[in-house]
Amino acid sequence: VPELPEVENVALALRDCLTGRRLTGMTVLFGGILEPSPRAVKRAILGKTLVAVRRQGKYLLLTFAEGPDRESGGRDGFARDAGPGTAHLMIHLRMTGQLYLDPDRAPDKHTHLVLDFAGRRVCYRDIRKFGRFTLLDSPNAPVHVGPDMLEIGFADWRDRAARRRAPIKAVLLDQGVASGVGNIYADEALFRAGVHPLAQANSLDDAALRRVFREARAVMRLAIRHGGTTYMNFVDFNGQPGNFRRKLRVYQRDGEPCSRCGTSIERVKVAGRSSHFCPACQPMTRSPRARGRIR
DNA sequence: AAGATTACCTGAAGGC
DNA sequence: TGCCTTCAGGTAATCT
Repeated sequence: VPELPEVENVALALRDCLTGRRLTGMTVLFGGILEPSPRAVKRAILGKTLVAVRRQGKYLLLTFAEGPDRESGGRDGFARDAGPGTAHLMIHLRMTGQLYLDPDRAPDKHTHLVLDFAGRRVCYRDIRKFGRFTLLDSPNAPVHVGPDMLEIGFADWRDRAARRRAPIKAVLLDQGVASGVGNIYADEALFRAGVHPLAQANSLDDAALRRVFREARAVMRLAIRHGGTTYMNFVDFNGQPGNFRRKLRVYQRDGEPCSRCGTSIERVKVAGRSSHFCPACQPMTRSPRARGRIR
């Protein structure tokens, strides 16, 4: 399941390998992923040069520009001034999307798109067809998508999150509050913060909120360094699985002993998602003794 | 009107 | 060449 760290690794590789290259070919095997239509996407980007790759939350934002290959707009990831013929493509991998370079094997029934960048071939494969490539008129994620979880500051995040009555897990998953956190890293962040997933956000004191914020960012930055988590079928830009799965402390570990205290990890449904937590390390309410220690 | 539920898809796993 | 149900969870649309 691609979340912020997995998408970040794809973005870094895309930027490294393909910026400055011209999109010379585009083969559509399943047009349902292309919005508003395969024809419109093709017309907008085919023959143009990839000049910028950005990421916001789980969204990839690609900018294409008219003309020959150029060095401009490259490594910093920001689009140069939009000229005539500039086009923006937003990619979301959703549940099972895979975007990878130079595949050895031939496209199979789940391969929906093949892009040729002046000799380099990129495939999009997506078993469940939830992913989307969407043409935009500006290099920005939709307005209802909040700031990236690694970009926002604590004060801003608290302003957006602290008044919510919903469970803190639901607030972490709400991409409008801050974007990038999915089910795996939400569970891992709450374990590391010692906060119960069902605790209402507006019931948490400042210290607990700060721990949730800090641990969410820390666990995702760590995952980026380990190439992301492959749980179902994520692959990086070179088609390789991520290494972070063995570092997961609670996700999909219900019934196993907690790595910190030995208590059996439990599983509950929160906001429609499976949520895994240690009932001892993540109490609903902090004990008076522990509260005293925090102060 | 924020929070909850369902639709979109396919494959894996488990019961019988 | 088994059939059926349930589950996985990101986002948009639809509910209450």
